This record gives sequence, structure tokens and C-alpha cells, in this order.
Amino acid sequence: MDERQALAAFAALGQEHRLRALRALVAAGPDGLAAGLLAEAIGIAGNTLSFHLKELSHAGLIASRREGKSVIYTAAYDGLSDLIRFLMRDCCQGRPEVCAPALSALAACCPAGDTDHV
Amino acid sequence: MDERQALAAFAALGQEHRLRALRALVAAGPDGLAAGLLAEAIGIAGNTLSFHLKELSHAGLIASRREGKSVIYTAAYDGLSDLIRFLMRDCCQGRPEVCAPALSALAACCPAGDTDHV
DNA sequence: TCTACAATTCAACGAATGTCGATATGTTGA
DNA sequence: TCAACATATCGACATTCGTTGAATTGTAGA
Repeated sequence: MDERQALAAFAALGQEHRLRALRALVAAGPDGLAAGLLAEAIGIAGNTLSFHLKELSHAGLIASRREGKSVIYTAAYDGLSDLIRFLMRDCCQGRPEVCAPALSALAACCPAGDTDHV
Repeated sequence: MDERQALAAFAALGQEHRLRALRALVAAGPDGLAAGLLAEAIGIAGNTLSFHLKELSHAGLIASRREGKSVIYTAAYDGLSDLIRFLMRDCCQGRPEVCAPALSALAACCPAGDTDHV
């Protein structure tokens, strides 16, 4: 991930409704959420959400697929992990005091055994 | 780190000059950089940088101290790691495919031995 | 104290952003 | 084909954001 992409990702997440949308999509898992349901969950109008989803999509943080009348949105896990890597690589800069605390989050999130395939 | 703080941090990083400022400060290390040098490094006017530094400071991503005529800015490592933790905790949500790639960044950045004190 | 330097604050401007209403596109079943 | 539903697009508007130039605050040395 280059600086330009990271910039787009940060800008995308720096907006209340977009951050909430992404969190809802991550919580929803790989099955994703229909745009309508997502709009209702966030509490904004459908057309406004469309605007924000386009932003998130352009930043590589979400993906979409059509399913019948609905368009299902899902979190782009690779985009998210790219952003985390950017933060760690760029902002850690060899200083354990930045990266080390992330380890606890890693442990809390993913069972240690699941990280072997990296 | 709560959602409001994460929002402020993302918004702060979603701006070219602010992202470059933070990266420069991280690269500078704990000694930090004087505002004037930082402005020169980024290539923007001093007063404009002041505006951006206030934004970064309010987001908890940098700190400052006066040293003679200069004001020295430094990256706030704890703020940075909080943001990384927020991303991992909130966006990982038990899915190793998001967190796992971060491990490689962690390994590349910090020697494994240095993370024991967490 | 006066001068020079370093950084910040202020007012003002143009540009970009987020939201809304209306309209358009696309999909499904009758 | 038609009506009903789900999204997306468009035009317009108010608000916010980033930059600039001028003025202000704070610090150090002559």
C-alpha cells in the first residue's frame, strides 16, 4: 500500500457515517449487508449512504456484489490489513513501543495458532 | 480509544500534509523536530503547518515541548499504537485473515524479543 | 530595552465535502 | 409489459476545510 492509498483510506475512515458503515460491515462478516439494511443501521438516507459507500469502495476498504434486487456490501479484509500494515511499518519505524501494544490486540483477536500461514 | 478519538485520528491522517508531518516526526524519533524544520521538510508555510499540527495534537497523535525559541514536535507513540489497536480490535473482529498479515509487519519492525514486556 | 527570530493566531477567501430532493437505473414478480 | 422495490446518480445548497497574508505572542541575545 502506497501513501496515496493510505491517504484515501484514512480520509474515508475519518467520517462518522463511513466509519460506522465499515464497522457494521466487518461485524456482519463475509456475508455482508444489503445497502438498505446498512442505511437503516446507520440511520442515514439511502442516497447519502451510496455516496459514502463509493468513497469506501474507492479506498479499497469494501467490496460489493449484486444479489437480486439488493446490492450486498462486504468489508475488504485485505484492504484493512494493508492499512494496519501501513500504520505499523510507517509509524512504528523500528520502535517497539509503538508496535508492541498491538500484539495484545492481536492476541485478543486471533488465536495464536491461526497466524501460522502468514 | 473510543470511536470519537479514532474518528479524529483518521480524519487527521486523511490529509496529505498532516500524514507527511506525522511520518516525518516518527522518522525523527523521540528527539522530534522543530516546527520550522518540519514546515521546510514538508514544503508548506509555517502558519499552515501550525493549523495542521493543532489538528494532529488534538487527535492525540503528536506532542510538543518548547526548547528555546523553537517548539519541538514529537510523535505520540501511545496514540499511534492506540489507533493500531482500534483498527485491529474493531476491524479484525475475530477474523484472522485481517490480523494475520499484520504479524509480518510486526516481525519486520520489532525484534520478537522486545515485545515481551507487554 | 531594543532587535531579531520562531511560532501561533486571526480574518478572509476559494475549494472541497456531506446532505437532501428529485430523478434515473436495474431487478423481480404479476 | 407493467408496477413495485432497491440503489445509484444528479443538481443544488450549506457547511467545513486548507491556505494565505497580516498581526500577535514568546524567546534569546546585543
